[in-house]
Amino acid sequence: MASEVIGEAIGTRPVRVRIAPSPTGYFHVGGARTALYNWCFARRHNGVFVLRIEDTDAERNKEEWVDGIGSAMAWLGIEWDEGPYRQSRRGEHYQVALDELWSNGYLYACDCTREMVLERTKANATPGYDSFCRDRGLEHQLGRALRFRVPRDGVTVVEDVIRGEVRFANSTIDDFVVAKSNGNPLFVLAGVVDDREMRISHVIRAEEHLPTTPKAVLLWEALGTGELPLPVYAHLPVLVNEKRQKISKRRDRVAVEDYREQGFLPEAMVNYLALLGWSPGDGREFFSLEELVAEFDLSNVNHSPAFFDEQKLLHFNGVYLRALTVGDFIERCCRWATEDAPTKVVADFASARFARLAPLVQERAATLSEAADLVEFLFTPDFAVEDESFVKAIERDPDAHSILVEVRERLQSCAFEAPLLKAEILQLADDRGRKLGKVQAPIRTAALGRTVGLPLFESLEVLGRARTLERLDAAIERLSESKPAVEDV
RNA sequence: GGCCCCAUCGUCUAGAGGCCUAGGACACCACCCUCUCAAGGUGGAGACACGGGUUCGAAUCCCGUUGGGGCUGCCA
Repeated sequence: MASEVIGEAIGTRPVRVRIAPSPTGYFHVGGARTALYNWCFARRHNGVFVLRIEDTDAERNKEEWVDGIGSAMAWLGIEWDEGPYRQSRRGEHYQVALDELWSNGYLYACDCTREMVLERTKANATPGYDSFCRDRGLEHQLGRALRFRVPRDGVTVVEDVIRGEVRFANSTIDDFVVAKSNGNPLFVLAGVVDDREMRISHVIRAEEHLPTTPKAVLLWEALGTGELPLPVYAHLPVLVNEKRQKISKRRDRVAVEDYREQGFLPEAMVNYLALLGWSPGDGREFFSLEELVAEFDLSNVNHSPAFFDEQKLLHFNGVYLRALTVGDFIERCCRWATEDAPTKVVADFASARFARLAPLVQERAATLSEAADLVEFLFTPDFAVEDESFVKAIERDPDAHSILVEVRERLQSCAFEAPLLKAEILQLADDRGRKLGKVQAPIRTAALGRTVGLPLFESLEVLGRARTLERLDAAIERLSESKPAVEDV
């Protein structure tokens, strides 16, 4: 049944979809997913994807947020075909609609303040506007809001391809405001006017909009003479946090920009987002944008809220990172460092030294910023061994001192190439009847600063003899300072 | 409170009445590989919220309960 509705609409008019974000904060992942689904749907059906900025509330909007939406979408690779339209610049369109509705008797003026309404309805069982001004016959003038005269009886039906037929008794819908007392339209009105003028065929948006949809339907019908069919609605499940509440810009860290700065790949983000609320039906999980377009279908969209799982995103990002050629990986690192990273990155990704280690880094980093962390030992001007690592791998190891002293000795003369360094240290380990892994812990910590990281010998090779010896010396000295009593006997 | 939506492993999901002793992925645990860490390999633990129907047969359909969520603004 659901697919018939889609088919019908597609058959009778061109597919035109839109996203209508309001610039009240960073573009968040929920908005990105909505944009992605709309974009896929438009592409799939040779339709048009419209971007419309819902900035009717001047007090809450900021220009930088508008730019943020555009750059986030560009980064993700989902570009709009039309727009961006700005509602703040379309005032006359709303005015025309308002006049028409007024003269046809669909509206009435209201001079109640919020406080007055609250006062009156306090005792009532049902909060919401009490239609106080509905029959007062107030003139339409500045300082008075305009409310829609919702029919007392009957049912307003929302046809939703994902949810089916959702019915709202008109008696449960209060006389909502369509224009503020300062004359500005409210989003329901503006949205309906725009959807009509822009010939939107499908409204694909988050489920939180479902309760206001009957108001839009009522307005649509009041404005139309029947020639313009309602768009097909599709309300997507909301994205929730670990407490299963709708993710919010205030509570949760969800800005697309954040993920970009952290070194996530847009293709990984897009892929992960696609799977939050949609699945192809078989087991496949990896999709390029092109494959998504070919496969995405509203009938496969889920009904229940989805948790944005950063762990899984991290996994996806690692997979995409490892799938890159080493050359591409290096290039992405460079681009991230210059364009996306929030602060100056200490790693010189363009250097030959990084190129030498890049394959090893690529295998281990789940994000580009992790890649930077992995080679920090090589590029940081102020190298220091992590305290915790120092205690664990050096202070607590009774053999650490002699290992460091001996390795210092050996590395003074041997050629500084990974295989030879390995042979040298393997020899050292054998002499002591220790496993290689066991002796490398203090060495790694002294030279690279941490107990875990990139493979040791390649790292030392790139670090170079001078700096390696310097760091070994520093560790030996630090050890004697911290535990002066424990000398080798 | 009212209206509306939702309900399969911890998480994302497959499942459109028999193919389900419920499949996959992330995370988790064990082992293997191994110079640490990753990656990779093998194995493991882990779910149909509950109660009634309908049916020869229900995770799948219906009703109710419970639970969660959204909306309830002269925000979007």
